[in-house]
Amino acid sequence: MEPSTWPESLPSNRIKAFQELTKGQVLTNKLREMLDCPEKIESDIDSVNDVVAQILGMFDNTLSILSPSNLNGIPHNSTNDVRTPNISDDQKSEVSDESVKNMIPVKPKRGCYKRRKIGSTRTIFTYTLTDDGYAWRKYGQKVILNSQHQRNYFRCSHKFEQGCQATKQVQKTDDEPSKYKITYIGVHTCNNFQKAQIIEEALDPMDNSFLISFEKNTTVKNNKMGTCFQPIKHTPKEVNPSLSYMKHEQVSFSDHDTPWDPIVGVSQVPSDPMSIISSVLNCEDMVSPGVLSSTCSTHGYGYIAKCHDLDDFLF
DNA sequence: ATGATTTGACCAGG
DNA sequence: CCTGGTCAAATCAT
Repeated sequence: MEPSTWPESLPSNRIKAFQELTKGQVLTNKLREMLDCPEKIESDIDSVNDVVAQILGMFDNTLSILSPSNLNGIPHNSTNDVRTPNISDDQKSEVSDESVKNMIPVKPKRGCYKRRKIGSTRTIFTYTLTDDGYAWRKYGQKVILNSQHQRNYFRCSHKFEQGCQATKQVQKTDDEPSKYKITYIGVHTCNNFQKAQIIEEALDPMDNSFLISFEKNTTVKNNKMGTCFQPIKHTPKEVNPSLSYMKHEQVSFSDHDTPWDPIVGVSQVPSDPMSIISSVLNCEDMVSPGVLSSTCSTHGYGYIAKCHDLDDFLF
């Protein structure tokens, strides 16, 4: 279906759009199969909702990729728009006038970027931090007004190489210091999607340990705690909050656009993290070597350590 | 040497 | 003007 090699002349955004649509086609077929079995829908409505969410996410991604602001072949990236080649709106006008003459690259002012419009967001409350299957990289942390704890900002590690827009925010809750609020913003357009999806699909889809709501700003409580992974340490003195499996407690969506993220489908996590990871690693045709090497080398699933208080490591 | 994290600076939006 | 989100140089870890 998908060409093994793309014509070099084909813009990268068209390739990405094609990949998204291909993904959507698979998902739609999956949905159709589900709809053929009404009894299964009743017993496993979460899976159906999840597939719908992923399809909507596909549309979201495709529209983003093909948006007018992204017709130059560069994946839509409101922040990258000014970072590569690092020219702000003001500077762009200058470039069109004077800088074009001498072609001297204009060094952008620090912190110069376009704030993204909040797209699809999803909030999870958890007592432990999880590996959601994606490689995250911390890019900032801030003290938040009226909050006792700092908020930590993570972006997808493939932001620049693949233009992935996904970010997440991790913050301890004030009411319960051991509880974390994790907000996922945007959807992954990187290849790591597949790895996360594998992780998701490796989990028991019949378990309803956490429910998904597509309504605006709804929070639903899960029925029971799933078995949890302990966080995986990155280094002896710190833990990467993006890595490690957890027991989910609550999940909520804000459906500005499309609520979707592979982790949504995770209902129960096996007690052995390496089993999932190894199963993921075995799917060579599903996960690109680059993604794997990035994920593994970056975070090193080397050993597991307990982490009940993130402040011990990070904040 | 390379990649990840920290942290102060900067900017957009309310 | 204030706050939150992001950038990027400096620093740290491997």
